[in-house]
Amino acid sequence: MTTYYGDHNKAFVAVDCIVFGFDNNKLKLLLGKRQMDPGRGEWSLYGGFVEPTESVDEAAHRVLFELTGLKHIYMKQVATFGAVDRDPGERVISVAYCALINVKDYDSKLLEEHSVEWVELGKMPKLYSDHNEMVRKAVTMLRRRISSEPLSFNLLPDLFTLTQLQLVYEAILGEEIDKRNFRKRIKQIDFIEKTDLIDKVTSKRGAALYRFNKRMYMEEPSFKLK
Amino acid sequence: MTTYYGDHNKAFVAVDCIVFGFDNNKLKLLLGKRQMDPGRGEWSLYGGFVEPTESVDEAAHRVLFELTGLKHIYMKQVATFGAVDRDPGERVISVAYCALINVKDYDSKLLEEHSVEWVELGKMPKLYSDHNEMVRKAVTMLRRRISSEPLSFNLLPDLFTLTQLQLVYEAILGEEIDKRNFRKRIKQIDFIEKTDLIDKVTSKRGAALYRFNKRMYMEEPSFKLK
DNA sequence: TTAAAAAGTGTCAAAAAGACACTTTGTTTT
DNA sequence: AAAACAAAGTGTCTTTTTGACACTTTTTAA
Repeated sequence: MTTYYGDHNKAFVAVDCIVFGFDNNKLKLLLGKRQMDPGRGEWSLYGGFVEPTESVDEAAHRVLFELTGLKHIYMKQVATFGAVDRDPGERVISVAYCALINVKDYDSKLLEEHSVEWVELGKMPKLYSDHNEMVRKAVTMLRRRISSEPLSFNLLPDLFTLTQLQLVYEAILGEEIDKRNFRKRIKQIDFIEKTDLIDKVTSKRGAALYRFNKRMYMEEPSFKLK
Repeated sequence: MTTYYGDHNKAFVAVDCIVFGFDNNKLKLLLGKRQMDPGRGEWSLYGGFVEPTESVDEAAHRVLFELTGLKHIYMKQVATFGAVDRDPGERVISVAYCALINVKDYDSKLLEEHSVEWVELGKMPKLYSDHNEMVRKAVTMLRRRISSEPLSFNLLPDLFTLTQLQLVYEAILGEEIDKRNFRKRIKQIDFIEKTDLIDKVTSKRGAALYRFNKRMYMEEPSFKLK
């Protein structure tokens, strides 16, 4: 047994996932009722503990996989929350992660299985412990990055219309964008490719479907919308 | 004894401080030789463990105070590092914090006392564990924020010349800035106030001293340089 | 007195952002 | 079959912002 740091105390380390989705033109997140004490029954983010065999990032991906069945999801550390009494039970330090998923990929059976549901960002209830603060920070981070990183595509299907893309931006930024100016800017971005396909679902007239060419982006990863 | 989370494992939680200073027109950081096993003698950031009575943020401030004797310092979480084997001794999860201090405030006796020294960012040695990565992330964060938050003033004395201010920006951004354009922008910012005082130390001719009016900034906290 | 060193100062051109409204196309309704 | 409807798609002009660019002033030290 190693005892390098034996004078000091250990803590539980957890991860909490702020899972964003875009549906019905609204930004939503996955929330559930907490299934364990303390705080059983309170609205809460979905989380889990970091186990000895995994890194903190891996724990976050594992927990997200448990919840969604999805791998290779965009996920980014938001911040670590470490108030002494943030957990009413024991000392738990929690690392919050923000994930962006395409709601259509999500198996709705899993919603019930984990008793979580999509809640509109604007209609969020009071959450367990400091989870509201976690969400607030995640949104701030999204807003800060959405115009300089290609995040928005994670919230959309592979093929999307420009109107959908614009609605994602409007939902995250919380403000309306001029359609012509928006499309003008998008056209300057090489790696947002127009396809020959037409979406006839969301509009009568039909709208051109676009695709994010990740390979092309990776070759020259610079993104400036605005 | 509470046992809410007894099935799970605890870890040591540490904080590591990336302390930036600006001196001799260079961005520097405080580095020392590690004084404990494992890794004794390796170059390292200054850190410490989170104790049961303090939040993680408080631990970071405490550790910074130990190191510098300074309170009320600008300090911001950078990220949490949690690879399984990042510490060769035991499982330690570390939260990295970035601090900006005015080198002149720093008591140089403390340098020896903690056997740390100011090292130019560009001349950083290989550091213990993942500390190089911590520094890299901190610099990225600084670069991202320096043009939209009033960070630069933390690295300068209360009274500073516009040339000093420009040099801070150049050091952080790693690029030269046109003097006339820079000064044109600064003049549009209300809360960077010109004083009647003249600095005769750094130039023969003398340069006007400016001051960051924090109160004025707080009333309307918006900052856009560029 | 002369040289040196840093402070201070303004204009013009190019690029980016922002305001703004009508036409097209296909579907649904009457 | 015609009319109403719903969403897609499209350009121009103005304002603002950015970026390039060089000389004069002031004081000290040689």
